[in-house]
Amino acid sequence: MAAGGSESPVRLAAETWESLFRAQVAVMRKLQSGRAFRKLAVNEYDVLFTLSRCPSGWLRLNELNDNVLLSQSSLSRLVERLEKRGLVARMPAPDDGRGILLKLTDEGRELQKEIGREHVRDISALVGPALTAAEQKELMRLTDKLRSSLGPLPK
Amino acid sequence: MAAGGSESPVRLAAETWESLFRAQVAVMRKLQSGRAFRKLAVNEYDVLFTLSRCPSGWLRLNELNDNVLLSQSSLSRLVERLEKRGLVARMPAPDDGRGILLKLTDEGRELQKEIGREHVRDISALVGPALTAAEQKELMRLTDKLRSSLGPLPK
DNA sequence: CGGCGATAGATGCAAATGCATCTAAATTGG
DNA sequence: CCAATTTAGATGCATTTGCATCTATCGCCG
Repeated sequence: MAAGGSESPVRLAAETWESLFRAQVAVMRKLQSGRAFRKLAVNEYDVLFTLSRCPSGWLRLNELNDNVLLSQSSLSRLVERLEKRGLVARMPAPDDGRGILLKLTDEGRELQKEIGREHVRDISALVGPALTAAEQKELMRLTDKLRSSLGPLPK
Repeated sequence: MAAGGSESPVRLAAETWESLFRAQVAVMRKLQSGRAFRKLAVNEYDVLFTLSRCPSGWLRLNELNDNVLLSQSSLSRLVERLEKRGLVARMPAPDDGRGILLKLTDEGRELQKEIGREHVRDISALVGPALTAAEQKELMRLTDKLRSSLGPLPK
């Protein structure tokens, strides 16, 4: 019940989130304006990136949706656009008649790598000078921990 | 050139950002689906929130734009909507004929508080169990440091 | 098996967003 | 002091997004 200096847990959590959120906004601002994203929007690149990390090469649409801050319908149409541009290919899921599997085309993989290289350079130029290697590792640890503690995503 | 275990600074920065970004997406997903944002979109609330923190009560539109991940034109229209709903009031900047000053109306302040209370509860329920108080403080320190190291925002 | 709620995705439609551009006011440079 | 450039914000228009809904398939339970 001490007055000075002590902060309520609720307030601490809120301020922590606020800080995380603003940092994300500020970094994203810079990244978006970089030349890496002249050919593709960030969300579109993110889909290609996620697909490029997928071990099997194929990924379900709904799993993809967990990574992206987009509604299901928006992702559906985003993927439609990517397919129209020849960057991804779709295939009905063999074991589930409702599902759709996605993978990169060769062209999609090429573009992902091209943008990715530049993107990584931009990130490094922003984050590298801001935090020491130890701080970056700690930040990664904390954000990983936060994310993994959240449980399954809503809906 | 050692192979095992050592990671390049570039890669570390990229993975750190990736982790921060995904955590933000995951938390934001949960928050968006909460009942706090039935009356107002997150970006709209964010504007009310920022205005509520503003010491003078008045804030320039372009300053507001730095906080939000929105283009200038989108923010312009977002504010237009908020004004139409009676949540904010506009006034030409006295010292700069181009500028617009914004402040909350009483109704806007009321709504911000109402949503804010719920929002803070949601945040606390997500972040509180995930990280210790010390970890939250460290996360806040690191994200603050990151943001403040970025320099002025583009455009 | 057969019906029934749940889940995956697609689609119509209204709303929000971004890009390019425009206007007006401030700043700069001669 | 005036012309040229820059900056703040608004607006036309095409694209993107989300909500609600629809269809089809899956999984469950009688």
